[in-house]
Amino acid sequence: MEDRIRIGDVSKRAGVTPRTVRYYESIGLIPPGEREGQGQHYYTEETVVRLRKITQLKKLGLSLDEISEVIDLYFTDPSGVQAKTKVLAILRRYLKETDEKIDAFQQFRSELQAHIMRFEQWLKGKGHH
Amino acid sequence: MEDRIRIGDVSKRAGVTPRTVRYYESIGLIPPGEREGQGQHYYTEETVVRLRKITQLKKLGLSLDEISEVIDLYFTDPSGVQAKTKVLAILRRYLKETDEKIDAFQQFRSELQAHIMRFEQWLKGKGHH
DNA sequence: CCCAAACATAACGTTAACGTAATGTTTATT
DNA sequence: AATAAACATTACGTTAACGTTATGTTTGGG
Repeated sequence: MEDRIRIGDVSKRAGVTPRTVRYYESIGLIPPGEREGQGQHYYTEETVVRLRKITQLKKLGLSLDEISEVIDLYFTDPSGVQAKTKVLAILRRYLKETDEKIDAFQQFRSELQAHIMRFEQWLKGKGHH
Repeated sequence: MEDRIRIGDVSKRAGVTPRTVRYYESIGLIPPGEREGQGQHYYTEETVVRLRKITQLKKLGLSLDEISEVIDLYFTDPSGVQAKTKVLAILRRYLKETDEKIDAFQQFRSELQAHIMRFEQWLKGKGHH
């Protein structure tokens, strides 16, 4: 494990573009890649995992802002009672929102189902003469 | 029921801005409000319902493009076997995507739960001396 | 040491979904 | 008829999350 992954590989392995990596780094969503003076940036295995986690959360519809609120949970523990209590509040809020979203989606799902069945019924009627 | 609702009321009752109504009308997401020559636009009861439905679908993360693919289902039936079969395909695709999203959200939910419990546990340990 | 491939930086471009003036016209009320 | 409130139209502005040149620098293999 060389653990000195360059941006080309890190982005390829995470399924994003180099531009995305730089962008995330610029907004502090991923830790800055180390470098020697003026040279290139070197990332680690953890960066890859972190990037994958980010894309996964994005698929849930979380914005990068929202992601930056929780992403650290997956990699580091906030220290101190203070921080943990604060994070806990955020988590509970997300849990609530997530539950609501799941409900909404299930509602939507059953509407879809109803429409689909209606159409199938209609087409079946047309089918056999 | 006057059924000649002006943009101010229609937007207020649907919980959106007049700008949004005009925008949706401009992209054909809602039917154009009738008008006498050069006058104002008059909308109907159905416009209100339609707008509410749109905002509801938006909360599910559907884009306006995606919404325009399915919105008509709620108000008119596509006529002809041809059209119905096509719409049915779209619906099935959405059903699949919706199921995947629900799964992803439930996954996310359980991750949240796990984190929350871990934090609560930690804080409880700190609690009683 | 040389050179192509990969990288760095800066800056302008892009899409979605409206927001926000600015200005002129309708409509309803007095 | 006057006037204020609501409406219409045009056009420029905004945010998020990058894409896309353009140009110059680093790096690794021969």
